[in-house]
Amino acid sequence: MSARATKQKSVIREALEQAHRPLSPQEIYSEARQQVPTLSIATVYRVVRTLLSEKLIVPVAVPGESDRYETQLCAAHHHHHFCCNDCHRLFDIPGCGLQVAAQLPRGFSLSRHEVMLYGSCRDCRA
Amino acid sequence: MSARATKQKSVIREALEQAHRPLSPQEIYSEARQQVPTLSIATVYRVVRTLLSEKLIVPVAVPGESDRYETQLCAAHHHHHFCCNDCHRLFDIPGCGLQVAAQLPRGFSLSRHEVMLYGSCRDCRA
DNA sequence: TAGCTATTGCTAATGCATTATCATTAGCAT
DNA sequence: ATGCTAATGATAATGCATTAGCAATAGCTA
Repeated sequence: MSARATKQKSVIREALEQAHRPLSPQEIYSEARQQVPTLSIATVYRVVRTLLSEKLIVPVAVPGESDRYETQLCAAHHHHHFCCNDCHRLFDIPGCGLQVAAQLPRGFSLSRHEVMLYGSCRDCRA
Repeated sequence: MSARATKQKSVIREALEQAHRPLSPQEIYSEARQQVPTLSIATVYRVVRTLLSEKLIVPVAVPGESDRYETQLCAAHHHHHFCCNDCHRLFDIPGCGLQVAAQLPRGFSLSRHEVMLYGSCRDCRA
């Protein structure tokens, strides 16, 4: 009944906390496996599901790709993301340059918004 | 070699042109089948692929859902989209309220951006 | 109108991310 | 240290959108 503390869980959480950007299951897998080489991708999905239900992480949806995940701490501040066209990594962009309210059609109500910037990250532009 | 004019193609094109919003393959299917009841979903995918390669339509990616398609004419004017939380239909939002340039990290270059608004459309709010 | 073949409808096959299964491993309470 | 059982690793199974294969249909040219 009680949850057990395992190396796998802690390594996955650390990967998410230290990335400072949203990670895909595969990215978490690659990162965490450096600490626990026997780690299975299934465990990544399991732990991610648990962390989601505990609201410790938040999903970041990307069109055409797997969801990414970032810590609740990160998500607490409204911000948006940059997706590199080459390496497909996501990066946090602080703040929000969106003038909302704008041209919403009559009768529509707004609950939230997402902004995705696309381009080349520093590493890929080099 | 030469392309043939068929009822299926014209009905699919009409659906896309008259929708005034991006349609998913399923939406195209439902709409076009009202004119050609024997229409197959496979034909929808085939015609969409052709229209894409002819640059007559443009894909609109939505996180976690099938791509939508809108006419090149629509896409010619920079705009964004509203996705209804309930019926999941996409709507065009004219213009762009984004102050770009903002806080792009040093060394990153921007090629484009997407804004997705979420909420309830007029029909679903009623 | 006849014939060639592009196109269609039907449906099985693919691709791929995520999930379930199950035998084995390893926390942790006693 | 022991025993119970949560958690893991490996991999098969799922779900689902999209694509391929193929026989039948129907544009279009002559």
